[in-house]
Amino acid sequence: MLDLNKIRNNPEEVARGLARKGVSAEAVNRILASDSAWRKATAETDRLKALRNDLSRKIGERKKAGEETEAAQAEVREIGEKIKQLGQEAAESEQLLHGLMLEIPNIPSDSVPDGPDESFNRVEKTWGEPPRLGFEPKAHDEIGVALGILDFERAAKISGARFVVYTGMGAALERALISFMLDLHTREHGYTEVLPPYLVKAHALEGTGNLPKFEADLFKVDGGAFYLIPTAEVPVTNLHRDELLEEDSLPMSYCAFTPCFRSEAGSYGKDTKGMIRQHQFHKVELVKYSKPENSYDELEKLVSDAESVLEALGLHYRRVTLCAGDMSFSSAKTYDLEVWLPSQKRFREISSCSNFEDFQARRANIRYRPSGGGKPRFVHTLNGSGLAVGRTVVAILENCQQADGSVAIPGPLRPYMHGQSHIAKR
RNA sequence: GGAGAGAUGGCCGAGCGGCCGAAGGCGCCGGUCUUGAAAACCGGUUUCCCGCAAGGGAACGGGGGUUCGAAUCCCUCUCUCUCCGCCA
Repeated sequence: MLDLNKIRNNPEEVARGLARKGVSAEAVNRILASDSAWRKATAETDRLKALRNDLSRKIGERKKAGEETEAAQAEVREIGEKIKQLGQEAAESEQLLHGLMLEIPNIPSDSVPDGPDESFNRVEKTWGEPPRLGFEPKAHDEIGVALGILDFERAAKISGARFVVYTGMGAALERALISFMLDLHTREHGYTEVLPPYLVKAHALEGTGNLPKFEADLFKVDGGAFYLIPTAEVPVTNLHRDELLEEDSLPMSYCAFTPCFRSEAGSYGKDTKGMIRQHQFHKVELVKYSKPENSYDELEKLVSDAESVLEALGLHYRRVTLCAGDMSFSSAKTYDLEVWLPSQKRFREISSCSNFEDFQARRANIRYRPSGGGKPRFVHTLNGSGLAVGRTVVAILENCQQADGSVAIPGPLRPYMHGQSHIAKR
């Protein structure tokens, strides 16, 4: 949620920022209109309430003195009716205003390049090189099926499209990656591991910005009482919802492994083959709560924490800054990490690291008290994948494939796989 | 699934129709004292809205009702806890 005062005081500036995300200035005008309607109705009800308070107090005094109060009571009753009417108007415009505010995306940071789509994203760095395989690389699904570690047909039999069954060393590789990533982030990068619920209430999703606008992307459970999380960002960012934190406790850094569930509505025909786009996948997520003045430094640290996973695994990747039009609803700045896939001969997203500034903190009401005392301020929230586990398996299968059809296991993972160096057909 | 209890300020907790934005404690901030700190003592310490200000209004989980007047009474929703049953 944006700061309403900022919209009131600098509507043109806000409109300019929103335009970069492709939102028309009309949205700002609608907010200003419902805001002034609300303020007008509120001011008038306040005036009437002051009057009622005053009269009621006098009635009480006169009753105590044994005086007649019928006429005065009738008068106040009438004022009460007016308050009820006007109060309803005020509540309606406030609800309208709130609804509009929830549908306005965050404003891109100044450091974000302009542009409507991914072709305007800016490549910041490239690490490593494509593997020199010396043969025509196979796609991960072909490799996995041939090795007997991925089974798409049986997954479809059970659950339909966009699911996979991992078997044997495939399942072990996924599990090894999860442990490796969690250990790296908790031991080397200072994150605290949390294991949150995978089912959340609507208000948690509203806090992160997934609701009300993107309900179609989610799986609803129990008639809508719960939603399956699309990412650990949701439960972990809401961990401190409605809390007033101490400044000394910031920054707070959490990492969480969870399954993620996405309906992928509207992605028909995209990445239908293989494991790139699934209804269910695993992710190790990094989440930070930061003081506003440090949040961009924290973003740099967070993205390099994510990069260190790719580097440890020896996977060729690049970092891009998403342009304004390609960023998500809630984000002020996003770096994507893209890993090289030899079979596609291109980079594919494997991590997305964002600073939401105070956008989510306003929605989830997460504040901190400055240590010298003073007014509470909203924290800044950040998160990033560290990494998407399924796509990491994809990258390893493709980048580490051998001429004989086996796959070399990256060194750091071997301790997590009983010292085994290869996955071969057995 | 059944039965009951509860939701008050940063935290704990009192209040149970007008004198309550709310006792008391803790925490925090400032001061006195001290070489410094602690302790003790004194003072301060919710948020939002309208207003240049003075000032006014709102908020005791959400919504509705009763009443001249609701933190306090009634209804309802949400959430939490306890006990019983079932269960990993």
